Amino acid sequence: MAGRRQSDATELEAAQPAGAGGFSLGDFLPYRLSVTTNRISRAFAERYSARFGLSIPEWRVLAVLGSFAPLSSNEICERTAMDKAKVSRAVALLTGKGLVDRAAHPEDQRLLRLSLSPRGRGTFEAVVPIAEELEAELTAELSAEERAVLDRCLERLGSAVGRLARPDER
Amino acid sequence: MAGRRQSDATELEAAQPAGAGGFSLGDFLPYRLSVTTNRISRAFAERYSARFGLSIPEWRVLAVLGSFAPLSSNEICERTAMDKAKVSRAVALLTGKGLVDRAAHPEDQRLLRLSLSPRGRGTFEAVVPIAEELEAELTAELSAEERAVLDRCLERLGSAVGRLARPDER
DNA sequence: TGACGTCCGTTTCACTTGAAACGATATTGG
DNA sequence: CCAATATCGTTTCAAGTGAAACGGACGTCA
Repeated sequence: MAGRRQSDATELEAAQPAGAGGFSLGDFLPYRLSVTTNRISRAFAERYSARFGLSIPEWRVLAVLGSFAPLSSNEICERTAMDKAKVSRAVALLTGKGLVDRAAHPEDQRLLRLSLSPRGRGTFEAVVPIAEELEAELTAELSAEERAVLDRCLERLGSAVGRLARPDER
Repeated sequence: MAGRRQSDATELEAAQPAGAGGFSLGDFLPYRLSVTTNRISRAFAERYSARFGLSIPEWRVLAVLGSFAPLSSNEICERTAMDKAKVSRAVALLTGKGLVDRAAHPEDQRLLRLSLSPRGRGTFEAVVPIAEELEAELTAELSAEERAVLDRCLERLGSAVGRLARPDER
């Protein structure tokens, strides 16, 4: 697919006149990232959502609690990059299913003290290998060096976009 | 922010017990892609949405029509990786704003023949430099080789996830 | 102490989303 | 030719989303 622009001007494809130069949505990095990422998220969700009854936000909360419990809702927001409303709803669902325990912080009644229940830990430990297998399949055709470059690129893209949002950052 | 895991085990951070091994959501590729991509999409939308009154789906339709008009709704679906309902709504908004012309296909009345109006082309050509500037800023700290590796990785990730969805692909 | 401002998590509200139902057109097969 | 099926784009519907309003808990400062 793809195909460089203006190379094969078939019947239906009217080549762009000018002005817009050679812009091609298919080569535009934000677009490529978005399409690939959404397809990956859907593919991963297919593997665990039906089997474990988890949405993507629920899995993310489960994942951070699996590694860093106990956490408050706010700490989950920071670690998952989800907004607080989303976290609140995911936590409510998970506690309703008995996968997450919630208690009040002993020293600050505003804070929740969230952690995995035994069943929640069991679910977490069941999903982790699925996640790792998916990642392995996705990156099977990437060399170790390519994978390292990819990680570095993502990190730099992340810091670059952070700078765009807050131009007066240090 | 960020901060490597387990390096600064401050008061609150209880290290994970075991079982789940060293799984860390922050290192999980689908998660990293998702967070970075969403931040980039939002940053880009900030630059054109207020100024031109375009949502992300509208911009995408405009972009493919800018390069490949005339297209049917279905062809826009394929080129933008959006589902047909989303495309339908974006097209309706764009025609309502006078940025897109719609006509019936002369040989198949089911198909639309969508193209940019003169105003639509003007908007497209005004947004393209913004898109290119954003991409340049994002990739400013990436070497040409890193950018090439990134593109290759995205392509391979895309084909890998396609294989996951349809394991009997060729 | 008490009034004010802040922080935390929940809830409300308007909007967006994708799946499915739908009407309209085109194609296929009897 | 007509019936059955498929395709295209729209609309409906239930679920999910972020922004903002909200109430409760905490900190501050007079």
